[in-house]
Amino acid sequence: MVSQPAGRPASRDRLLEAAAREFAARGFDGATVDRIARRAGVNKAMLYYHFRSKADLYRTILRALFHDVARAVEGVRDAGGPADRQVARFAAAVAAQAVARPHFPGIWLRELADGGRQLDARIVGELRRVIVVLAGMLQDGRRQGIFRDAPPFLTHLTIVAPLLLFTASAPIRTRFARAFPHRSGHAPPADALRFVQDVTLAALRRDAGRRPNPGRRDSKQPC
Amino acid sequence: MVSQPAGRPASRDRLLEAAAREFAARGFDGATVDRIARRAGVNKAMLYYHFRSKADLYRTILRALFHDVARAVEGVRDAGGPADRQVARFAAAVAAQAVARPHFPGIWLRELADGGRQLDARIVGELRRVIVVLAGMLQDGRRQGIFRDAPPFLTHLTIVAPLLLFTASAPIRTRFARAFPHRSGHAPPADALRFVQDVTLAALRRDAGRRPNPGRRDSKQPC
DNA sequence: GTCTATATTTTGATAGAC
DNA sequence: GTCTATCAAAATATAGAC
Repeated sequence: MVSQPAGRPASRDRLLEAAAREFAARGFDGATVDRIARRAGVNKAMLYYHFRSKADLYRTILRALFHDVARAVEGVRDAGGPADRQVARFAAAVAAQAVARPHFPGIWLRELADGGRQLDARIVGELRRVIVVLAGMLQDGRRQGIFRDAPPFLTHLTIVAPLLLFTASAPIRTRFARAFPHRSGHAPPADALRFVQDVTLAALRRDAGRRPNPGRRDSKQPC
Repeated sequence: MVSQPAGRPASRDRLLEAAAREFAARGFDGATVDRIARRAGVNKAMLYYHFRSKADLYRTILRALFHDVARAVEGVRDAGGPADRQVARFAAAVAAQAVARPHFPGIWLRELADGGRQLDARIVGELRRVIVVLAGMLQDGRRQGIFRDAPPFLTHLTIVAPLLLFTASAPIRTRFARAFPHRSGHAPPADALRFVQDVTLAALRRDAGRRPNPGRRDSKQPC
């Protein structure tokens, strides 16, 4: 955590970078400390000098990842503006993180599949910040009379999930491009972001029609 | 693949079931043939009697998984009806698969994170069927004058991605329920499905407003 | 801070009896 | 079809010199 003399990348930073790649590509169980050390260009013993264990290294990466995401979306919120533009920029910020930190989608998808085995209170706290930011935007939209009432967590999923899966599926879409119908495999990331923004805002708009509600009890607002 | 005498679950089927659990929980690299055999209640050598390798076993599971999903959504399409109800049932069918086969979300999320390392042409063919079905529904909706033009693959992501992440995040939401704002951690699956249906149909509706398009070139229909 | 060398366990896979 | 026994490689982690 101590800052480094400029121009001299510490072995610790190289380990973090190499480990993020390895964890994203193979998962926590599948990653090996041998490969991480080799890719970082240092000896395996160095890994255990800087980090207590493989799990400690992994959690350090997770923490930094979600910390950055939380900071990015809080930056969007602080910039203010109409709620619909804030939500659009929220999606853009998440998409930008997926580009700036290519390991983000893979690591997060795997951690979800893992049932959050490596999550701790601190990491979940960062996640919470993201949901809280979006909840604030949704409330603004209601006050401004442009949004209908919508559950923050599910709305968050509607934005983040497609962006994560779009980014993560890039290698598959490239490799099997011919097998996909139409131009499915060739959509550029900017189109995906725009589509997610359009879908989200269309659904949030105050006048967005909702289906009739046949088999439902007195249900409160979900989520 | 040969049918079994009734009432006597073959060791092969028990291996497939145990392996699906193990692969979903730990990923391909993280899964061990020892644990799979132990959970199946058979010896490890039995695994190599029925399957050529760990990868062969895994691909057999992947194939069956996507085959069932493709059949389910094709069943929805064959039932016909107005396009909007077909799309709603498409989402319901995917959600039902995630419930009926609890290993589906975890395995698919991990395979995406893996860059599709274990996918082959046959498995991708099943995936293709799913997209083709949705593309047909979208075309129907245009013909019926109720849908705007929308890219099939991205629309598919808008439906499937939130459902997968909602299901996969269940253990995390339960374990850290207190850390989530509002009732985020407690939404029942039926609410999630309904929300996804509402969002999707609101976005597809012919009169769904699209944002003005400032910085875009002559762009064709994306994807 | 960085390395070599090594201890210890676990892994995927197979041979061969029944 | 099912098992025991086992191999060879790869895994996490540590000891100790520099």
